Amino acid sequence: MSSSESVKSLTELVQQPCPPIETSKDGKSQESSEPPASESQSTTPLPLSGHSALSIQELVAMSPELDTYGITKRVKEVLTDNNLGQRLFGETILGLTQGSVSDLLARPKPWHKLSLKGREPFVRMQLWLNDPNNVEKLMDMKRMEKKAYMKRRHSSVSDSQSCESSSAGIDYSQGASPQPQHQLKKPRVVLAPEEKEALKRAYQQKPYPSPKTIEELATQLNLKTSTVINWFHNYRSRIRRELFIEEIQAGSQSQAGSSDSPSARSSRAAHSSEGDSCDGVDAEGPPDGKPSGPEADEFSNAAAKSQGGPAEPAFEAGEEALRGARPSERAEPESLEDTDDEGRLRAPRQSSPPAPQRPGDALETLPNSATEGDASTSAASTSVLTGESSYKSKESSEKISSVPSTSSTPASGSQKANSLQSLFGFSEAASSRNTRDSSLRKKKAANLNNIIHRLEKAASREEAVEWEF
DNA sequence: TTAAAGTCAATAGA
DNA sequence: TCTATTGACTTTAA
Repeated sequence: MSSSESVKSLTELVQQPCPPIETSKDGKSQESSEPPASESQSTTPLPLSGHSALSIQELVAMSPELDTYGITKRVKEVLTDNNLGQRLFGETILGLTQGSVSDLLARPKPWHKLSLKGREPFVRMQLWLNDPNNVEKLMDMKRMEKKAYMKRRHSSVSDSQSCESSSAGIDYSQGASPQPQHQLKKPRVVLAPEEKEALKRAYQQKPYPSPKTIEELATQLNLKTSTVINWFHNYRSRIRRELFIEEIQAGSQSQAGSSDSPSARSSRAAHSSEGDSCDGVDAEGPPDGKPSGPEADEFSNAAAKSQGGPAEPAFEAGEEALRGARPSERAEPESLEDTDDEGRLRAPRQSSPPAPQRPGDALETLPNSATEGDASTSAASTSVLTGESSYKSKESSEKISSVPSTSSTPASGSQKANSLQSLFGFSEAASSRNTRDSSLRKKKAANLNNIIHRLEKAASREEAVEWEF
């Protein structure tokens, strides 16, 4: 029975994480393994890596659709409940760094949007969750780490006792920064808020700026072009992720209280707007999409609307975006009309605090006719932004169309998938079935609700539109 | 070749 | 000390 085999391998997998833990225990000297640990971590990330690396990939390939959102939710709960840190969990179980774990837990992508590689951590998490002992093990490990740390501290203290006075600083630096060996490291670029604003504005006008635009932005903001390019890449992908979350949350929440509470809204950053993450957002890029695709248009529309008036002077994307950025440095001296004394452009017309985020906001993008697709730099004809950026439109939903249900998969895999499903599913076959059924049902319900929700939204949007005009 | 996906790792903030 | 954010980089996929 292939299934039993897989059960085995799965079981092994589930247990894998511990051996290493135990091993290190045996090997004792966490200290010795620690310093390296941090280093080796990257090289020998996962406990599973060794021989089972392959099998995890196989598992991933064969695994049925997992509820990434649910998994991360559970993981978060478990970690919190047991006071386990992301770092330990990530490095030990997932083979990822803390930041990645945080990201993953906070913004899981839907299964069907994940590549094989991207699915791996989720499979690991699922496996980890499957065996409650794993939590214990991790806790053990945590204790040991602590112990080791204390030991180390003690020993280092006693060691350096003599030379303490003078070397204190040195010790510290050594201990704290693991081999700064090569100071070659580039300092991390930190974009100033104004720069980010400018970039966001540019993004809103053109999510896929032409090289020329990038160049311009870079010059004007006094950044490297690579930084600008990176920024766009990152921003696009992060926005996309925010959308996924909304999608998920909308789905799951609409199913519960659904309808009336628009609040289903992702509490999350997305809107929070904390600003940042996604201001202009929503530009889900059409996967296939050609640059400057719909999003751009949508943005413009939304933006135009938000301005209250369609027609606003058209600026060159870069330029418009730039107003306000780099006050001192490069800011176009010419048109500072909008800027305040400091040269800052501040969201002009509103003079009010930044982005008073209006949730219900009807800014939804009207799927409009395409604007001139002009692509080229100048494109940006749309007015826009001048700073405001809270079009949290949800058109996301529109693009999302895809949606899970499909995800499931190609034929051949399905059989295996089924058997695996139960494996991933948890202890009891029966329960797993139920779970699965119900989760399927849930999903469908969620989908429906989602659709309803969108329709409602669309409806309200129209109203808004009418009102606006 | 390019964009997306996935990560790392520095750093900010609680 | 831990988590969240984010610029940079690598890998993958189209």
